[in-house]
Amino acid sequence: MFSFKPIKQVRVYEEVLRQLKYSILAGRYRPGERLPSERELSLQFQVSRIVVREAIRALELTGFVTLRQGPSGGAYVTDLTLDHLSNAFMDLFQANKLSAQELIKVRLHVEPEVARLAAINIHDESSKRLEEAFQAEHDPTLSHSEWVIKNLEIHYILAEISGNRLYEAVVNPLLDLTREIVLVVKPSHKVIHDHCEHKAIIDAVSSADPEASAAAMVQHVSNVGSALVELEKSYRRKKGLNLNN
Amino acid sequence: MFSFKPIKQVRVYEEVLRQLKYSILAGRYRPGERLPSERELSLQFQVSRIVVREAIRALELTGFVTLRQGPSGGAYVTDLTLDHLSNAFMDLFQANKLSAQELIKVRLHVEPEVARLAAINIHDESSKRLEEAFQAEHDPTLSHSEWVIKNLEIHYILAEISGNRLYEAVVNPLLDLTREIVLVVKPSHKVIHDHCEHKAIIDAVSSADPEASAAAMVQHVSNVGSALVELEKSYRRKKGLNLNN
DNA sequence: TTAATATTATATGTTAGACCAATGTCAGGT
DNA sequence: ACCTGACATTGGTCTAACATATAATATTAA
Repeated sequence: MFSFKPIKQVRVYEEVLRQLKYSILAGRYRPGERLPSERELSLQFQVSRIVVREAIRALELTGFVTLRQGPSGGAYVTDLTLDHLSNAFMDLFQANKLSAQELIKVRLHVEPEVARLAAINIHDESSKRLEEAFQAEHDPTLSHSEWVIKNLEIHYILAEISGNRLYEAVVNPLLDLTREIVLVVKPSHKVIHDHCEHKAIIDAVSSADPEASAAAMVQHVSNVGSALVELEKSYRRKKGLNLNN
Repeated sequence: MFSFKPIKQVRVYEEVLRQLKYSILAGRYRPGERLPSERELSLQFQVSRIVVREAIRALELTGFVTLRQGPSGGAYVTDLTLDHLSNAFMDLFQANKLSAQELIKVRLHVEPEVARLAAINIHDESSKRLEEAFQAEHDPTLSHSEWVIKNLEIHYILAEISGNRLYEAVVNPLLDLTREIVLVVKPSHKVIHDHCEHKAIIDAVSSADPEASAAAMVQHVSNVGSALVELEKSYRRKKGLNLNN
């Protein structure tokens, strides 16, 4: 069975990108260090600065480096995370390719498992972090947006405690998306949830009870969920976007 | 409580990017259509072509457009998906920030739910697609890499049938990552799994039995998983990467 | 001497204009 | 009717300069 392979037109910047990315992954440049300057690299690669810039820009967009200007500026290697990934989910949501309904269905299945894992891995320090985050929710001087962010904090922490970095990478964008939806619509506080539910989750996790943790999370997310689905309608109306067809 | 907001230095290309992205999301340019040429845009925005290029490059990297050369070339708007998202997960894996162990744990929790949903949503056409994909696995003329791809096909289809696009967006990268790991190490066929397990899943889903579907998937993924974890060791050895510190 | 201030050097950010490479179109020759 | 090749248009790359941000250094004034 013969078949011709498609001839892949490789752009120069892609080859530069490949080599730079490999250098970083191979540990030649470690987090905190910086790549050579654009001019330096264009000399080494024997290509124009434009091409180097496009490659570095791509590294920035994929979260490999952050850029700073000035002397001792340049492309600093970051500790790779999946933070920038949330934007992609948000794009999908804005394009109406993702509904709050779907978001909640996934959270409702994944987050109880995360809570379960957190209850298994819990130790004093994590427990303290949860407690502090919970206290911070009650600060009366918080603006609405600060309040929303503080209220999600516990979920982020639980994902971290779960000990599975992939769960963390998956859950964080879901939480980010939730936050964005809530922030745009600005409902009054009580619409979302009351603090008892968070308290129930924290207590269950801190007492290392996986099943109770999962159950408390199910309870919480389903309550939040029905509110969120309502919020989505306002959101869609506000944006006036409907690109589903 | 007053606090100063950090001053955000906005690069020109970011503003161009913002406007272009908004135009696409607002439906001014629809999938299949193309943006004005770089030269045209640089006139409209009153910025240099380089800046426009960087913005368009960013759109390409985030999956909003694909680029073609020549007359009637340009930046064509695509139907937004999260395909390009897999690269991000692969980067994390290569940076040793993600283990096969963690991958399998997540798949083991998520995919049974996907199978359950698929069993609920199943209809004749989907059932036929699954059956065809299953038959295609047995083509004896397949190369190893083709075989691997065909063997994952069923999982992709199930995610699609689940009817939750977010599950699809989350599961696809996990499957892509699985494929990459398998392809790099090139184990002999039987190491991965035998076809009976796929058959069991398809039968359960096609007979619209959610619980049986989930159970069959648990069985399957846990078997695949133990093999995959072994493969990872070879992978790490081969790449000689260990950037965990 | 010391602390504020100005200068300088070096990095990215942006511009302009040119040429290269790919490719659809179309006129002209067979 | 069908090649063939010139042409136009698009992204891809190059060069060389200037703009802007900023850390480090030098200068100046108290």
